[in-house]
Amino acid sequence: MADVARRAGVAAITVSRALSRPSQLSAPTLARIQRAIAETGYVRHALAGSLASNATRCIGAVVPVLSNSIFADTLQGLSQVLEEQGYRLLIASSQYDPLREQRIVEAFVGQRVDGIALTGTTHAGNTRAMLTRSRIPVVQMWNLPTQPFDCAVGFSNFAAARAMVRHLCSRGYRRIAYIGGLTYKNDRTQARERGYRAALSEAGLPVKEAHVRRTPFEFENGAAALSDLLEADSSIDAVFAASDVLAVGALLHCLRRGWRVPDKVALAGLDGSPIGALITPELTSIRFPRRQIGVRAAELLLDRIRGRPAGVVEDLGFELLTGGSA
Amino acid sequence: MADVARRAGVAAITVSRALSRPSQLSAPTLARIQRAIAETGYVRHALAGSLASNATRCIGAVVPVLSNSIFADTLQGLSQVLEEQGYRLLIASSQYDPLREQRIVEAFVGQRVDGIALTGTTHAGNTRAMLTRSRIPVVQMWNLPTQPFDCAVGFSNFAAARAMVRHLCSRGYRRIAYIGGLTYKNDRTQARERGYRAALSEAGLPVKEAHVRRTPFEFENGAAALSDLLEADSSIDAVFAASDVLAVGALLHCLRRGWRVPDKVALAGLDGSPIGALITPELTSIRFPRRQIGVRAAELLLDRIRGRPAGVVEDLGFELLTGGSA
DNA sequence: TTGAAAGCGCTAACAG
DNA sequence: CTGTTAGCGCTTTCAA
Repeated sequence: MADVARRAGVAAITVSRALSRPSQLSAPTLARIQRAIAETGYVRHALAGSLASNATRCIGAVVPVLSNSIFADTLQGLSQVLEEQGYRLLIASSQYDPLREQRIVEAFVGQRVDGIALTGTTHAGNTRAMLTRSRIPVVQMWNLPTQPFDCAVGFSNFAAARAMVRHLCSRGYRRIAYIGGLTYKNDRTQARERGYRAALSEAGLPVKEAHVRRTPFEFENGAAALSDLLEADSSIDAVFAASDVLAVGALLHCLRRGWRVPDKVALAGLDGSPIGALITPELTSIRFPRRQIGVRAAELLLDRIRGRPAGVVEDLGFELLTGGSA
Repeated sequence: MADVARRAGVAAITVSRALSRPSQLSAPTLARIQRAIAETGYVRHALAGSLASNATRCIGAVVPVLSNSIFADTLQGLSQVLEEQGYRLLIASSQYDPLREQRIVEAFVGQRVDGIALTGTTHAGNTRAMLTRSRIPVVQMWNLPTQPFDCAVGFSNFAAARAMVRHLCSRGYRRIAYIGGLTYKNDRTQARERGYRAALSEAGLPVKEAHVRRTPFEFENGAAALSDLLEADSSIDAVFAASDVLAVGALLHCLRRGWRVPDKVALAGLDGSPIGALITPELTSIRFPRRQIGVRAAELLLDRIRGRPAGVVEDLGFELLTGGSA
């Protein structure tokens, strides 16, 4: 920066201003500085700037995985709003491991990001304390916490799963099995499983543990779980998969076996993935505003950074997609 | 840090050492400092540390998009190796836009990351100059550059596409159409399209421009493009899609219409996506070591950071997956 | 094994 | 509109 300043015949602080508030400078000064920057290929040292100004203009986001594209839309929404406001998004994945998440959060705090977006509401023991102490604004996404760290935006995974199982009941299905994710520290899949159980109970149907399968979110696991379920109990007339990845895997398995869906077994998912709409029969599923969750999360964080109080919890709702699969 | 030092009755520099090289300290001193850290909830200011030490232990990675899971495995490989070596991965997406990529690279340079991983070999005009001047090690992934910035790891997208089209020819298909991505500044899809054209020419078959479709990588676009192609020319007997996303979309379209694959039309993709193996008929595709690209990219960067010279270009190859779709 | 002094490259605050 | 001064919080270097 000193080098650029010398070339342009100004003080370093003027170069700093040319970069951060160019409108404050006279046109000729600005032009001289910009030429000097171009000539030298100078790139501002963002770390030193952040240290001096005590603001990084970075937001950190943690998602469980990158391989499941359902989080990509949320990140895209986050990214776009933040970018428009001059913020950068740092993305990291926790692999569904709260301790990894905590280490990521610690790194974000160490980097002094201006805000943090987390997925879900279950976190390791020290994460909350660390975040509270850091006074960094936090938004929790994708599920509605009863005790938010700060603010939150998402939808009720419980209500969504319950609505889907109620829908299956209303269609006359009575022996409804369940394929979900591993519940270990995953509040979204936990809530969905609770929704399944609640809907069955409300309909006066028994919840059989043999009708419940838990497996990581991969297409092939959905196929295997369905195969398992039907082998164990061929009277099952419908399967609710708590994620479209599992539901699509199950549906493809049926097609491969030549089983007619929903005649052999009805299938329903939850996520509203694009591929569900292309399969024949179309997958009955639940759509929620994946991208909008990111957009609102960004806006809530920016509000907090600009001084609004904490405590907002936004429910963006969901919508049933009726396909031919159920 | 001064606060922690005071509590532990040591100088700040000793706290710094407790964090970076604990083995250098006596056990009691270290214990006192660690207690003080726990009591205060101190989190080291990484920015200030990086400014002083002139090393961030961060690596930046740019992928085109997060929504296509094919890049997730590469990022996973990168992340794992880097994490083991005490480095953090910063992820950003360019949306297939070289100018966005350049802004991201500039931000990475500004953050003084210790290394940068880029996807592909086509970049905006100033990107190369900026990277060269910054002297930051760079690895290009997923395609093999003729003039690498620094080092590279991937496979020949040209050879892979050519191998697939040759395979289709060897199966007796003669009117082979093509569905690929938008070639605008995407070297992978460009190379794949060139591979398609080369294989046809080598087989003595004409390349008809009406048999070439380009569209963004979304399932539904694969479906629409196939529909278009067959409507325009029902004599097409095979379609090579340069990406499994497009191929799966096309295949699902056929199934929806009740068209038998490969009787009505043979289909082949490229990427080796897991879902291709679950669809009936299984998708003929090409697999390459997506995760290993990330692993090697990380290793090459670490080598460079530790002083090895530039210039390595690694070809990790690919493998044909023969499915029932062709 | 521990500490004192200096400074990384930038920006806030104040001044002119 | 532009400049001077004084740090931001840490680590390097040198010393004890």
